[in-house]
Amino acid sequence: MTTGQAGQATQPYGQVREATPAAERLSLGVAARLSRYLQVLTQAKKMGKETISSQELSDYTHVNSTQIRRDLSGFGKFGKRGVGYNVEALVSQIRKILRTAGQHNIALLGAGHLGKAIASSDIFADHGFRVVAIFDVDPEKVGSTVGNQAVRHTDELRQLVQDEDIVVGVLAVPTHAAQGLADELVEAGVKIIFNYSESLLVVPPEVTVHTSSPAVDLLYALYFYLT
Amino acid sequence: MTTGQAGQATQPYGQVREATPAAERLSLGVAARLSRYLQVLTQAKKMGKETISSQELSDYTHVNSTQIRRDLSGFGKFGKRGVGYNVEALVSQIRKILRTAGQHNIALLGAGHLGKAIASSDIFADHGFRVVAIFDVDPEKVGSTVGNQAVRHTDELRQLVQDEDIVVGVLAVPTHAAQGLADELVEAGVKIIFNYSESLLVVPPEVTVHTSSPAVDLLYALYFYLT
DNA sequence: TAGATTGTTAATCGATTAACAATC
DNA sequence: TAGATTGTTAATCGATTAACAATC
Repeated sequence: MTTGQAGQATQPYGQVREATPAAERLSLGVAARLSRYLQVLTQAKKMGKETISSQELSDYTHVNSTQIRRDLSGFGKFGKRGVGYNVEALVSQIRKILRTAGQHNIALLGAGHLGKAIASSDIFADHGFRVVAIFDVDPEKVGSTVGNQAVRHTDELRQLVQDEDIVVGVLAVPTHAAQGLADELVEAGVKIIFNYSESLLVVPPEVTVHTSSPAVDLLYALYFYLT
Repeated sequence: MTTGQAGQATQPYGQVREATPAAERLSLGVAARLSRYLQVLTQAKKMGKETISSQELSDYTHVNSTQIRRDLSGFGKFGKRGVGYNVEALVSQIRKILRTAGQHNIALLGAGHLGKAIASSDIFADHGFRVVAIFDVDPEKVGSTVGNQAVRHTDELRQLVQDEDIVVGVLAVPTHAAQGLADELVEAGVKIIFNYSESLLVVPPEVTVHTSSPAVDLLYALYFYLT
């Protein structure tokens, strides 16, 4: 038995374009790998693990263990030879490196099945993202409670983005509605859009879109199974 | 206005480990990029687009246009100089290259909000994946209808996997239940597990796990916004 | 013909990894 | 001390991209 957290290295697709490559900025690859270590470390911490070796991290991420040590040693000597890395300490180190140590507020658009699933999961909460507002256009849904939030009409979007300092908008809406709501998010001042629809969104260059594509990931996995 | 389908190149994390690197096998990077082109092309086709240039594909994928042409020209001369690529023809060419031209049956575990969202979306259907069975352990959910399928008890898993030739299992269940169900999927003979929980699954080496990690993707996107 | 876009080359740059001394 | 695992070097390999002739 090995861990099957399949996955060879390098950065995810459909993420982020490097706009101003500053000297101190992490390369796309390093930032992607660090994020991924964080995911495993967060879960390992939940499971009560105190220490983890680069080899264990490699088993879960399928990033070469040498590369993991190399990535980390660029920022300090976080490990203990013969022992490994302290899980909790490494989590906060990586959060610091990624400058995402704080809380970030997100707006959720769409109170359907997917929206409810996101609101009730702690998949975002675990990484410091808080859903501070849920929106829908359906009058039947507006006013109902999802998670422990009242669903609001999208008319209130702009106000909430300002008041709550929302930087991220999550689109959990049907494909045909996605572009219109993306436009509203952009107008409201949101800088990162997480797109769960299939729509190919068009946004201004200063806004980043990440499109979730489970089927594409599956196609990719399937290729390596079939060959 | 440019398309904000943010995203620099290379292969996704947490996907597939290269077990038997055969000569004819695509490299991880190429397979990942081809999958990604397919996503954009599929959507472009839906929108009625007949032709697409490498530059347009680049706008949506943020893969360099030279690299796109290079990736494609490795398999044939699919484009027309001065015109671009025929969308429909390119879709079938890439499907052929990825050997995922056929239909593939998947089993969905979990009939909660996420399960319902997946069952009712065509995000998988668009790429040739068909949800042929939905399972849950909750007696209240077993027997109810989701999408247009009856929800079955997981006791029937092994039988269905055999009868329906199911290769992929999608875990849309709470984190604490994920490992147990992953074990059942493995025993039933499923080869690819798509994990929507946060659990770090342990599976035999011949099974591939893809863990969905939207929060990690967000952290990564946020880094480039913050810096 | 003129403009656009492919297919391909050649050069560069960065990622990857084996190996091993340092040290817990 | 003995075993384990880090931190780091040095060499390799593959990805990336600018440039441009070919050609639709």
